[in-house]
Amino acid sequence: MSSRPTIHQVAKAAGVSISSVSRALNGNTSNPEMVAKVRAAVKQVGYVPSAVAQSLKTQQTGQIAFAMEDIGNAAYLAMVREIQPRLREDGYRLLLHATAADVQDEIDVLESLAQKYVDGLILCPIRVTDRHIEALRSPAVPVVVIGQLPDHVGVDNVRTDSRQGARLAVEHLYAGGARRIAFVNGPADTVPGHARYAGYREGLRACGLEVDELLVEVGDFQVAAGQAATERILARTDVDAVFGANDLIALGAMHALRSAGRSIPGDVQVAGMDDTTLAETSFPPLTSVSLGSRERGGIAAEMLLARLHGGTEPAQRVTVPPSLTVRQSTVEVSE
Amino acid sequence: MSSRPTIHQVAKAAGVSISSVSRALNGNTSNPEMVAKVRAAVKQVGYVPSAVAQSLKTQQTGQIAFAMEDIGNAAYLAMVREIQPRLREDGYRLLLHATAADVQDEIDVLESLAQKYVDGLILCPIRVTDRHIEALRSPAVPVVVIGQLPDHVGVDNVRTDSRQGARLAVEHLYAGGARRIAFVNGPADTVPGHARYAGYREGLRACGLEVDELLVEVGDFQVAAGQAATERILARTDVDAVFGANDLIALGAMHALRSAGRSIPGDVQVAGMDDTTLAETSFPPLTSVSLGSRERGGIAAEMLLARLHGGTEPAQRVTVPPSLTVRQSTVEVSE
DNA sequence: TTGAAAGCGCTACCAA
DNA sequence: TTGGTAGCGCTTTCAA
Repeated sequence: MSSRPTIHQVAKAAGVSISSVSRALNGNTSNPEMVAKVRAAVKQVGYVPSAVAQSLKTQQTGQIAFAMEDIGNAAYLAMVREIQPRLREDGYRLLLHATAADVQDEIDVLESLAQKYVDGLILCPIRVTDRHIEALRSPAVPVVVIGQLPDHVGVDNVRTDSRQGARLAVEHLYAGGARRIAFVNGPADTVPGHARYAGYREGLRACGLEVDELLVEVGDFQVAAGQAATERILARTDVDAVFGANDLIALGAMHALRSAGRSIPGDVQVAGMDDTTLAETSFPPLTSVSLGSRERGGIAAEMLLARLHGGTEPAQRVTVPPSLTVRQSTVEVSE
Repeated sequence: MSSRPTIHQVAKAAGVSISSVSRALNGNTSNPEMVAKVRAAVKQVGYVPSAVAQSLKTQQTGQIAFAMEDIGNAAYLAMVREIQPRLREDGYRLLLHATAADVQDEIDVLESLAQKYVDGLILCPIRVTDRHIEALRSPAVPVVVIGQLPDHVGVDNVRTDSRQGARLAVEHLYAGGARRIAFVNGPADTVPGHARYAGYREGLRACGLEVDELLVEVGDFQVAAGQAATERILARTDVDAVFGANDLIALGAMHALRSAGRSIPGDVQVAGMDDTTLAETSFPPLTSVSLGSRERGGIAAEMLLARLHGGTEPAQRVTVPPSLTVRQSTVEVSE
């Protein structure tokens, strides 16, 4: 692992100064002979510029960080797949931080920004605490937050409205003929759990239905919990639709219903949320509320890039509306 | 975005030299008063060391790159989820490269290593060409390759044996009573497609069965293709088991079988490959051959870390054997 | 133990 | 147009 050639060896090989080498390589010269000479020398000695030295001088790293809870989560995965190519187009490398839903980790990421190892950050906080807000007050580099942020925080922010999304799902199930619409939620003390439950109730109300607590169960956001919760509901009351707070839960509900001999959507309609690939590949394919993860990722990337390109307008706030992807697990009623 | 304080402001605030600040911060001093003074000054001016400047001086970036085709692929996802926390333990940040299965991109990644923006690389090549081998001859930083590598290439390498894995699946289906075992493959001209088909035939032979081309179909590695291919097979011949070349294909096969009114595993057993979360969450849960993606990721991380910690032994080569995860989509026979 | 100073490899200013 | 040179912010050697 011998040390790589530096700009000095190139200069010596070309018989010119290091300034000329730098200029030739960065296109800041108009002498084609010089360029040719330098290029030849570069090839000869096998020179590749040091990214670190360039960064120290230019104060730019060409790197952007994306911090989220867990890349295994389908929503974040969708974002990364959108963000990475977009950043790459502009010559940025992507750095991944998995915070494992640890608030301290998120704060650490925010504070480590002062080390200047990246030019910007896209952050998906699991929760927004006072410490987040404090750390976001004057970040060392531009930051874009994906998720809900209090209005007074002056940081670019792209969000969605899962409450509204849950309402969409309920209204769709109602339109398909359902009257006893069960809801299987994740933990109620999480931001998404809270919002989705609120949307569920709001949807019922909008359809003129009462909230019946017999129809509501809570687990975590996984398949097994969705299945178990649905079984509990089936054991105590009648149901003609199940709305799962995410696709995993809805998938579990389908398993429970199938085991109980109910046909989908004939006997019971099922809808989920997040519109992951799981929804496409399940049997039957699952109707799901899309929260626009891909789109939010793309928008966040654009916002950050705009800042890095010198954008100086006040903090932006974009909301991606939820939308319903209807598949065979529910009944579609044409108008 | 005012410029951050440097070590000089700390030195001035503490009334000492920058060398003393550096020493105090890096634990290279034995004067507790000095440490206290410096710490106070650091806090006072809000100093955070520049990662870039440190890198230039120490010739280490604290970053490691992971390059694969597409993070959306469940196998690579599993690897990242294993690699990232492990690297983090040792203080390394993870950089993600998605090459979109473009050979030129992979070569670019390899060559860009000379820019020294990372301390090491874990590479999952989609195919190994002469250009790869050339680029791997003397990489600027340590590299670990996940995948098949010719023996003469002196690079740390962790691999699996999907041929052997396919054979495992076939033998398991046979043991469960299957005699007409269909195989739905992905493209035969890919490395995995080729190996899995070879393993399928080998498994049949080991069980004393003939290869019947009526039982073999090809599509791509997706659910829809698996479903369509299975329908084609069902239309022309009898089947009592379907082995899908990956979990997506197997899932598609289950859809086709269910639509045709066949019970799983009563009428037809189904097995897949890769043992992704899809296999756990399908209905019924899918028996699948694990190619040890998580484990391979973990081993690759350990290998790289060993190099970075100064390991200088000759190139290692580790093979993770495939294993079968039996779930409800097949019949288990106890001995 | 402390401080001065020499770089790490590059870019960009300033003179020539 | 070219070359010398001053840093970018840090670590580490060398004297004091």
